[in-house]
Amino acid sequence: MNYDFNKIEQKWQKYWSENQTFKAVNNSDKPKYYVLDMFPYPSGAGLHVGHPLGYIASDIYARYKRHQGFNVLHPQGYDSFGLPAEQYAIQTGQHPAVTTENNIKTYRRQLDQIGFSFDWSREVRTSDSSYYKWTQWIFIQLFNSWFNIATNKAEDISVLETLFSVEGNNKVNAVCDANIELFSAEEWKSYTSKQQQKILLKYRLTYLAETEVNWCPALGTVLANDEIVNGVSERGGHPVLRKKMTQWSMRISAYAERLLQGLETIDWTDSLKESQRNWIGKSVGASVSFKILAEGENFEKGIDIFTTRPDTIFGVSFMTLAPEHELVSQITTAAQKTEVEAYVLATAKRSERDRMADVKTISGAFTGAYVEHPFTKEPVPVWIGDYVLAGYGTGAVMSVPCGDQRDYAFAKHFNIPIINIFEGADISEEAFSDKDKTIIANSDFLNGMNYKKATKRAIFELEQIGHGEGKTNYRLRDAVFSRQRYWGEPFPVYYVNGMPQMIDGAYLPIKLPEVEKYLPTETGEPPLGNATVWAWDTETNTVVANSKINNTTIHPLELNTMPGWAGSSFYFNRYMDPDNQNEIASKGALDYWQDVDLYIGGSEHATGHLLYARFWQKFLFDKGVVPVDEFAKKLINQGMILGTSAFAYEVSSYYMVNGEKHIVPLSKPIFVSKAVYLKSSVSKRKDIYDAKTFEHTEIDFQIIKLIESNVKEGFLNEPEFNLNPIHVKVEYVNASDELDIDGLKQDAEFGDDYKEAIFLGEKGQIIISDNDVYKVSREVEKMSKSKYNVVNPDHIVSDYGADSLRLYEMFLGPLEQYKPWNTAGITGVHGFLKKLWKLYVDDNGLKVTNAAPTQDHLKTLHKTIKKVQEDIENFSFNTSVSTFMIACNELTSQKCTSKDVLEPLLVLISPYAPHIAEELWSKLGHKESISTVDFPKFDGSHLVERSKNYPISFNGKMRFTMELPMDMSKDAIEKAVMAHEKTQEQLAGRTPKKIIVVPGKIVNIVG
RNA sequence: GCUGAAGUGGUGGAAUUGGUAGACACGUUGGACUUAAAAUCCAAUGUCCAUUAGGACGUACGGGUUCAAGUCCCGUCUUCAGUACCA
Repeated sequence: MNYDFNKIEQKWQKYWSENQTFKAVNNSDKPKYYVLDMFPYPSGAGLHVGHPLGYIASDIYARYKRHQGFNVLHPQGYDSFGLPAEQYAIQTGQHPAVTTENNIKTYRRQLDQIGFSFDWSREVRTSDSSYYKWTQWIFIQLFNSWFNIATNKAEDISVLETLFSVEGNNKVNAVCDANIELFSAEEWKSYTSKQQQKILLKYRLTYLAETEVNWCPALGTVLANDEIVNGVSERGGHPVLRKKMTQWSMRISAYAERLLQGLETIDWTDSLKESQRNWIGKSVGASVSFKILAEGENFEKGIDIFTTRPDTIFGVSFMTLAPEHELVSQITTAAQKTEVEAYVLATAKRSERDRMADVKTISGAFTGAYVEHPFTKEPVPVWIGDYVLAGYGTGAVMSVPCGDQRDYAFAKHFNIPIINIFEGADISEEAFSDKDKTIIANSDFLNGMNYKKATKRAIFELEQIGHGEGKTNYRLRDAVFSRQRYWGEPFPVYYVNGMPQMIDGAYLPIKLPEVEKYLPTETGEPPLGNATVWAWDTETNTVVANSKINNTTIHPLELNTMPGWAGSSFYFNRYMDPDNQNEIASKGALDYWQDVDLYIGGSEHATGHLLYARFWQKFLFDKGVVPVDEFAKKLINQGMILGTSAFAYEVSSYYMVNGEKHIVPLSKPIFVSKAVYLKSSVSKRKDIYDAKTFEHTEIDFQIIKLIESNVKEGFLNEPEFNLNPIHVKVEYVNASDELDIDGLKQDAEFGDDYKEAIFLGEKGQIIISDNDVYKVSREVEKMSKSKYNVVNPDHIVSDYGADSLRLYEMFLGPLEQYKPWNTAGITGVHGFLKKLWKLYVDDNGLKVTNAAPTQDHLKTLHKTIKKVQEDIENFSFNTSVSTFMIACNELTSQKCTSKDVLEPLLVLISPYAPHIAEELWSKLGHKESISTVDFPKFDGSHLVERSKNYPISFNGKMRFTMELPMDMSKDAIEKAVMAHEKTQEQLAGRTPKKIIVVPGKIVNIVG
């Protein structure tokens, strides 16, 4: 009986599905365990071998926990709203829902054949209206909430309204828009409804605001900061501009401190936590107000700045504003007007990208205005400079050139005096910014103090004179929540007199309307502007035709849709009770499952999904919807699986005339093998122009000859050549890097021109039939279609089976690490499975017996139990695969047939290779699935050794080993070792200075 | 620049608290079986020297601590990832 993996795997996948083996129940006496994968966006390309890595790891863990007696929730779904389906719709007219459905089918088929233990009865799709009903519901809750700093949580907006009507907004301590006017209770009551709504909007956790956004004209949409990489869109690499638009925003900044503090309570990787800390960007310091000294004009307010170094306030020799700062035009003097305006214009013209790229150039302009130093009362000149960013802090800084390198460089460049306020610091070459070594001097009441003391004192003094206060600043900006896209969640929002109104939750979901075109409208409105049935009837509470809009009972609906991260910010809660019509999930389900115990996914979501999801979770916690304020206790980032690209070297021929290159067209393409390339002078030169400086090698002349006999048209000059590496499909390359030339030539994608191509093999011969081999060179790169290094798991599963794929993905290396895929290596784990099969089954059928296990058998088994259990708990899956191999090799050579050993071994292996485990388990006579059988208990008594093979070292170098009893005393060991003839040989008559004996470990003889 | 991770054979990678470096696998070489191939099995495989016995050198580089260092300490270099005029 052979190991027929295809048959076995299909059989068990069918069994699991029919018997709902992995269906989780919402109430159980067992303890709960929630294992979650980041759900995939179902792209048209399907899965490649890199995608399942994390799913395999989480599946092993979920299966392990079932063996441990846990009630395991291990769901899967699809993040199915998104740009690619919409782009495809724009190009083909195909409805994104149709494309998405097809892609999901492919994903499901591919996932199913790998044998995951997902509970598919709980599948969610973010693009289903039954799901996005709850995305819309959460949006409404955010709209109806404000953040009370006093209680440090979100509260209902009605609380705020009551406060306003009782005491105005003077005492309210809320996170809100800047520049809010103060009003009294009487004033509040006198406002019109519209005025009140406008004010409340400044407090709500989701709000409409005119914001400067990242507008991508090519995609016709706004992008979030984390959707922009190096100044261009992450998707497609299109340019991005700054543009002002009215957009929905999420007041995530309200949660900055809690998002930061929460990191302390969760077991996520340090690098990921560090990314989030950087993103939140907390800095502690002070805000200082400088009085404007203007001739004639009277400025009520001063210029506010934020600084982390209030201790250096006596070192201020100028102030710098961002060119975009609102006061620039007001304070600039007539004399400086031309210069300042020119500078402001020049900066505005430069894109964000230019400004970022060009950090070295110092530029700026003097406004002619002065502010007054709060303590010395000296005038301080006000400059503008593009090194100050409008978007951070207040867009203004107090410049302390002696303590900040940028201020220093600016001061040097414009000849502004530099005051030294540090004791013993040399500032002749650069600023002194070492906080810890700071002793303040030349600074009135701060003299002699260190950084900490001086900071505290400076803030105290500023507060005394009403010129500032201690302040904490965060880099985290509010998140823009509107997208000008079709394929996303519609807002449950309509507009009355331009003011947004929420649709009552009872009428959700508001379904995405049909449109003719998925592009923005001609007037520049988002795609939903194309919908003809997209108005809200407040009497029937239904969506009706736009033509009925009367602005009394029927109003226009919001045309934007929500961003990609909306649907993924709470899905982990929805899995707990996915079919609930009345709530995100029932209280019972939420109380039972609580949170995710283990979350596995890519690190690319560090500052996107993982931050927003934490934000929504905290908000839902504040509203009493969910029982915990962090959604995932532990998170692991799986590393990426890279492709091993293969290259063939194509000959490109040319000749030089007067330093100019002329291409020589060839009648047939010529490729040379890796060895030929290495023997050629081409591999040693840097560019084509130094060809002459290298002697032609023997192989070079051979290639030139070949070129000459394959030239399309005659030419006179001597041909020179280059060897260009060309990607070839990895499926035509075997484990020894040999290229299947016939296969490649017949490949449709390779092109007709290449059917006649000449291949020069390793020995430098033209390859005819099998007289020589052609080797490619290899390089590790990201998997991508264009590099022909993508490996489809379908092929692996059909050639080697799902169990081999699962084992091999784990065997490649540590889960978190980036590592290259090389299909050739899979024969190792596949061979192991065959060998394992043979341990149980031979030509006559099952060979397992009831024979009592020997001491050796038990030792192997228990050593394996111990190691595998430790490995799974440490997520070190690669080493447990090795452990299985060792166990299998040992038991094979021990000729073990004992059921008492082979049965528990199957349970150990079943999380990794569930199909073969189920098959052998049933062959052993079991009627039930192996998936919930108890994990074998480790018994250390089988591992107790009676003797130890001691390594005997001389001066730290191991020379020989000696078998000695474990219970031998130190002295006895020393005696035994000294008596050994090899010891005397090593010592050659010398007397050892010292003998180190570590019982059970090592003996080291010094001297 | 800052933050985080990492650097071990031809390759992927092992190596609990410092205690026999290179487990396991790929690849390579040789052999068995076969008409042949595949599959399977056996042996060798860090580098160098040596016929053997054996020896020298080896975990990015330079130092140090220790009886003993891939592991601990100091310094340097390189790679990858994130982030960046953040005041």
